[in-house]
Amino acid sequence: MDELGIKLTVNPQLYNKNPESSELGRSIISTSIEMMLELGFESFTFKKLGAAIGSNESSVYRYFDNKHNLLMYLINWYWSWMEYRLVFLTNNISDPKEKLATAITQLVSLVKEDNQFTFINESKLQWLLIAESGKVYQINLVDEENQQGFYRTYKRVVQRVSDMILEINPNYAFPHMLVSTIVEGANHQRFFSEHLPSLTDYDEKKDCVVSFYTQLVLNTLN
Amino acid sequence: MDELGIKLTVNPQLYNKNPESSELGRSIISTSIEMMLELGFESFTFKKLGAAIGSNESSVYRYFDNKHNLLMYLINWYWSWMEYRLVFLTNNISDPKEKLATAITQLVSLVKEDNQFTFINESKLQWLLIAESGKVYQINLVDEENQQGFYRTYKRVVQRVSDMILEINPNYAFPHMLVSTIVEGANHQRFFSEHLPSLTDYDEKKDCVVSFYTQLVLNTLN
DNA sequence: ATGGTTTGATAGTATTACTATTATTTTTGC
DNA sequence: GCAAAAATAATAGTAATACTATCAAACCAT
Repeated sequence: MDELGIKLTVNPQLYNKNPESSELGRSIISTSIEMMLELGFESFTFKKLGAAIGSNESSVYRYFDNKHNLLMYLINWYWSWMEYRLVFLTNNISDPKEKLATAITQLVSLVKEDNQFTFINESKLQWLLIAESGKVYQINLVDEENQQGFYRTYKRVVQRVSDMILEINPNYAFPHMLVSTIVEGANHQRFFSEHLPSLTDYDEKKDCVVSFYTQLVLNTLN
Repeated sequence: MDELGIKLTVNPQLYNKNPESSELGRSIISTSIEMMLELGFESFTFKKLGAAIGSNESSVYRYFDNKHNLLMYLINWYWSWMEYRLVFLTNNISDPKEKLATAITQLVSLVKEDNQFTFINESKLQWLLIAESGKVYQINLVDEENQQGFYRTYKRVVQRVSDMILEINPNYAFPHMLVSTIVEGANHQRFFSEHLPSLTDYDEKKDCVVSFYTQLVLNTLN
């Protein structure tokens, strides 16, 4: 979104020093995405990251208190980015059904293109979300982190799509359930397809995730 | 299920010594469920568990190689138990739609009663599943553990319900996606309802999870 | 009682997730 | 171009964790 001069903001409580403000910070971000993907969150450490970017453990700590906050930063960035896209792409659609369908497509599609304009590779970041997003809320500190607003962007995205559902059917009682079900569901399907294929029917050659979840929502609302 | 003299079996590769075979083993199981729930998986350690059961870290290690395998054992036990219930409760239902509805109800309902006949509290175990199940597959060893058959019971449950869907609509292309979506979805809703309520519409007073997911499936199949 | 098995207690190791301190480099203001 | 300030690098150290290994004690079965 840099091409529009728009900066995505992430909750500043998540970092000590804004990683976007320096070359080192940006390499922390982009390299950590790759390393977390490659090693998995558990085996990823600040020491390894420091070595990988030709820097130092202690320097990474100056940006983030711990690797959990770094992951949380990345996931928050993703949802900010997604929110921006959602708003931008549905803004001028007047037909409520078309608007909703567009939003769902955005939510559950694979991000294909690399955005040339940011130092973050959104496609890789989406795969990180698919593989590790559970770790941002399946923790015993959820309630504290929720109070600090760490889930606000995700909630806002769910709220926006729920509002689109209510535009179509104002009496529908479970819009948030429906939206969170398809968002989490789509990520699970992509994970299963790679690692536990018998839990899905999804075949990479023919990406049925979008049509499956779009149909699920439309059938449910009718 | 002990009242029928049936023993649920869990993949023996998950333990070194069968915890069902001794008093110590059984207290490892029942106390670990409570402690993992209370502390969260990350803060739970074998040292704490040993102390809590009046035993010792090293004794726990004689049953399980590590806490991950212990969690995996518990989750496997849950799915074995669920599979048994599914088969038992749908066995004599001839109407395919009623059979499917019964299965879905079992899958997504809250386990209320404590089964007096086992040393495992199924209701607490379900809450453990709700809070921590992501940690059994969102790991970098998924593929190896999958090869070892650690996800087999879960997959079998999904397969059974998928088969019921195909009985109703043999041409339906995405039964596994549908089933895994509602199973994971239901767990998420219960988690969100406790910790991130704006991601759901579910209110504990009136448990709409069962009807929501039943409707979702039935609407999708028609 | 004896031998075998299970459990308990203790000690030790490598790794992780930090904190603290100091040295070095880079940036910036003038 | 230079001094002050800021950022980064290097090193050391701590507490906790996730184990492994060893040996002693208890218990059980014939």
